[in-house]
Amino acid sequence: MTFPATLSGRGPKYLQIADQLRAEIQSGELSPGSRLPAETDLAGRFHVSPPTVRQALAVLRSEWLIESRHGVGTFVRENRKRQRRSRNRYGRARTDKRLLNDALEHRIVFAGRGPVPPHIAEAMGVEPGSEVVIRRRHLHDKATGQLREIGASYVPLSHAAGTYLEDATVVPKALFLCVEELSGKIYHRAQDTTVIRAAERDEPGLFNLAGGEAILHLVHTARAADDEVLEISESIWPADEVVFIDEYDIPKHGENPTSRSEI
Amino acid sequence: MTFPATLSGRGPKYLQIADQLRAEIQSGELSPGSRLPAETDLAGRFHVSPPTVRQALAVLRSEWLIESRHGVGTFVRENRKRQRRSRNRYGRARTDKRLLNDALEHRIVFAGRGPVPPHIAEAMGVEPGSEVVIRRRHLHDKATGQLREIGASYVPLSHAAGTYLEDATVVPKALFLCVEELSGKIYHRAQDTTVIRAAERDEPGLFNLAGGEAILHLVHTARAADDEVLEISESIWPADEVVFIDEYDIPKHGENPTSRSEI
DNA sequence: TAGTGGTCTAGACCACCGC
DNA sequence: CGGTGGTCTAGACCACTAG
Repeated sequence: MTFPATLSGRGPKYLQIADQLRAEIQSGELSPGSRLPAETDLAGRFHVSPPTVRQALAVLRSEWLIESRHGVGTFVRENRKRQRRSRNRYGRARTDKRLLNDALEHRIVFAGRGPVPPHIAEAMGVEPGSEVVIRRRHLHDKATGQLREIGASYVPLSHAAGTYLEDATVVPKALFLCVEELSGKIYHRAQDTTVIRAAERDEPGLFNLAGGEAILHLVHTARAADDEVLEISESIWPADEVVFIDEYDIPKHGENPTSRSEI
Repeated sequence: MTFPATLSGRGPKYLQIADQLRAEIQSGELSPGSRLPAETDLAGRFHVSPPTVRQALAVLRSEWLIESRHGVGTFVRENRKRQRRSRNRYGRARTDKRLLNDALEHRIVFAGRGPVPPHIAEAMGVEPGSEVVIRRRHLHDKATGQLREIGASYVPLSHAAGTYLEDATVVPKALFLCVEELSGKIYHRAQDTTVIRAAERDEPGLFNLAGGEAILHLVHTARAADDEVLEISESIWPADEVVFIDEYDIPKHGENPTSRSEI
C-alpha cells in the first residue's frame, strides 16, 4: 500500500501527512505530472477529516511541489525547464545580432505612447505619468504555448517618438541596436535591479500560478556615455522558472573594476 | 469604523476580506508592525465564521503582507530593510581589502574538513562527499540580531588543508585574498548561479519565516586562469530581503565581451 | 452525470504568550 | 489567568471538468 494509514503521532497531523506525501514525491513514487488520490480518499487512508487533508496539501502547494486543478485533481508539479538568463545581454547580441531565445515566441502585445509607471519613472528620472514609448511583450513557450515571461521596454520620446518603435511589429534585431540607430548614441553603461516579490494582480492568472507565488522582477536601465537614459526595460518571470547564470572576469590586482560594487 | 461589516458579494468571501485588509495595509491605515484585530473579532465584523477569516489571512500571509505570532496576534509585516548585493564582489574588495557589510555581523559557525554537498560537488567537478575545507557563516543584523544570510565556502584540500582556513576565526580580509595567498594562484574568472526556491528543512525556523517562503540561493564558483576551481561559495537569503543591483559597462561594438551570455 | 476540488459553517479543544 | 492563534472535526453545498 502506497499510503500508510498510520501516523506516528509526532506533531500536527497535517504536517505528518504532508511529510508522507513529500517523501513519496521526492522518492519518485509519485512522479511529476501524476495525480494524487482524491482528497476524500486521502482523508480515508489517513483517518482524518477532509479539511485536514486540504491543510496538508496547502503546505505542499506552498512548497511548489503540487498543483490542483478544480474539478480534475491534484498533481505533482512537473519540473518546468528552467530558463537560463545572463544579466549581461549585450555580449553576444552585439556579435550575433540577435537577442531572442529560440525556444520562446516573442509577441508584442502593445507598442505606442503611454504614461510611464512609477517604478520606471523613478529609474528614468522623470515624472511618473510622463509620456514615453512603451513596447510590451509576452514570451510564450513555443512547445506548450505557456506564458513564460512578461516584459516591457520604455524609450524616451526624444529618441522613439514617430519611429517604427511605435509599431507593434517584432523588431528584427535587438531593441538596443534600434535605439542606437535612432538616437545616434551608443549604449555605454547599464544597471540591473532585481527583486523577488509575491505575485500580484493578474500575474497568477497569466502565469497559471496557484497564487501567492514568487515573482522575479528585473529592471534594466541603459545609459549613454553622457548618462542619458536610452532605454529602460523590465522582465517578469515566475521565480521558480529562472536560473541566472553569470560568467565574468575577475578584475586583476590594481585593475579598475568594470562593475562598481554595491556591497 | 475601520472594518466595514458589508461584503459586496462578488467572489468568495475570504478573498473579499483579504482585499479589504490588503487595501487597509497598503493605504497605511494598518501600518507596518501594527496588530490586526483578533480572528474572532474579524469574524464578527465580517459576519463570517472564524475559519473563513483564517483563510483570508492565509492569503495575505502568502503575499508576505502579514505574519502571525502564536498566542500574541497577527501583525502587518515591517518592510525589512533590503540588502543590496552586487554580483561582482571583487571590484572594491581588491582595493578596499574588505568584503564585509558593516551592518552585518559575520559569525563563522563551522570551519574544518567535511564532505562536499551534491550541488557543490557538481559545480566543483568532484565526487559528491569528497573532503574539502568548509567554512560556514551566519550573518546577523547588528541592530536586531536577526539572521539575514547563511553562507558557506568550499575550498579544495590542495590549497586549504592544514592552513588557518580550517580555524573558525573570522578571516581578517576577504576569503579570496587568503586563497590567493595560500595557493599562489590568482582568481581569474567566476560563475554565479542564482535560483529562487521554496524554503526547506530548517530554513523557515532559522530565518523566522512563516514557511513556504521563497529563498534566494546563489552559488559562486571562482577559477584560476588554468580553470582550476579555487573556491566555491554559496549564499542563502530570504528572497524578499534582497535586491540585486548590478552596474556594468556595455561592450562596445567589436569588443570582446567580458561576460559570456547564456541566453 | 459522476467525481473532483473550492467554499463555508459552527463548533471543539489545544498551545502559546503576557500579565 | 485570559486572550491569542493553531489544530481538527463532521458535515453541507457549490463550481468545475470530463466522459
